[in-house]
Amino acid sequence: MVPLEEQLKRLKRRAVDIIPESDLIKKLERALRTQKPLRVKLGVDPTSPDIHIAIGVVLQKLRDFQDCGHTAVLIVGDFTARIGDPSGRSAQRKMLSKAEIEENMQRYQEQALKILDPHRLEVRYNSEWLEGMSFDKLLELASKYTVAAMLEREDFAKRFQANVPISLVEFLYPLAQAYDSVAIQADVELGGEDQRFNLLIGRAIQERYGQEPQVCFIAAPVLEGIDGVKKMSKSFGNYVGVTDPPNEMFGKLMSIPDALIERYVTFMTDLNWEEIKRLHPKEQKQRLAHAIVTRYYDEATADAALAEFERVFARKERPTEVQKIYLDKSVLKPNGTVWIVELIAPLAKSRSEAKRLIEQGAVELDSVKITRTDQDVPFRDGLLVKVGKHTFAELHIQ
RNA sequence: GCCGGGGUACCGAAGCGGCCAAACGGGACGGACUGUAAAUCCGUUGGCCUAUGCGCCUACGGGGGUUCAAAUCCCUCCCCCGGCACCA
Repeated sequence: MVPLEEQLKRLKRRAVDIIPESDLIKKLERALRTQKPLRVKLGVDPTSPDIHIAIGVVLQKLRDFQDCGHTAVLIVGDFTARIGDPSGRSAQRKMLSKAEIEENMQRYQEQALKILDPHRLEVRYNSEWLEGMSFDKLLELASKYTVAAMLEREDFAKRFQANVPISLVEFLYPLAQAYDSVAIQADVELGGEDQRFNLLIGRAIQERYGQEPQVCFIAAPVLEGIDGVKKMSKSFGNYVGVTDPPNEMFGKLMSIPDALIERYVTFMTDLNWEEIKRLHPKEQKQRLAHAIVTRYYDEATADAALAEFERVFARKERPTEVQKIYLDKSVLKPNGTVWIVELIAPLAKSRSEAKRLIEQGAVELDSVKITRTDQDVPFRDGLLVKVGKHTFAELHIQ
């Protein structure tokens, strides 16, 4: 195990809040003394198997704990995911079957292992202890917390005041999460800023079950998505996935609003903001994008992504690799032409959409802008189509 | 359970018998400008049809009805909100 000073330095780096820090130090000291690693819990949601780079920040912190010699305990909230949430607040949590959860977690783990160390890792499903919980046990759990305390959560308080429904399940949900901490005897629980309330409940509940309360470790703020407005989330479509292909990852990061650069640089990279901030914003983003691609792939890949970006968007050249689209041979006319709309339709949501895109000047065929829909164009194998700024495709007939 | 208000497109919200694929705002998308930034400006925003046509189909919570014609009127069911009642 790593010496205390070093552990602290590493763990506190970029941490948003540690509640309370003195407990963390105490626990770390004891771990060193007894050579018993701390159990560091992180709850994961099996409804979304895709990890984005904001969650990556939290996983990174979990990795720090592992590197200090502690045990990471991933709690898969499979039980809660199967129940669903009737009041369906922000993103309606849809109910999942056992098989779906299993599959999602398979994918999740693959991605998480891009960050975590498989050796100091324990994965547990909370159905293990929640599924068989009897009603009297549930009542016991419920008796350990009060409505008043629940209403301290801002979101609940607001909704309560505004008469927006709050399902009882929403009260039970944090209790279930808290009970997870009891079940696995967590020493530390990690989470983003949005989890602060839940982590604190875990701490309180453990104490009421006669356990030493966990340290609540806020590892990341709520990071905005690439739109710079809403929090990063798959359901808002404003995320960068840790498995996004390098070029896409790079491109997405280049399109973030300037106001976001500092936060991303600070929380997602080891770059020195004081240095970076002197550069031109475009340069700043390039550094950021390069650093993040390097983290999830490697430096050579990041170099290539940078070069490709310059090539396609700065110099407006054709990308080195383009998706291939195969058209049915029935669209090809005897004279070797294809109606333009047939050509674009596979790249649009609908044929009407394809037509609109053409009329709006979003379409280029072999770098020639097309704006009329009532025309047939000569087809050649490998014809290059560009739709909007981002989408390229090479067309073939099948 | 009773009384009242409400359920319209991705979201918010108009419309309250025909001119409604549905005003307006937001979002999203496309274009111009740029640094694939922001701001701004312009345009698009159900689907289908070789396709700009007073074309066809689907759509205003579900179902049924009145009418030449319904998002708009009537019946019924479901859901949400508020008030009252109930309170083991």
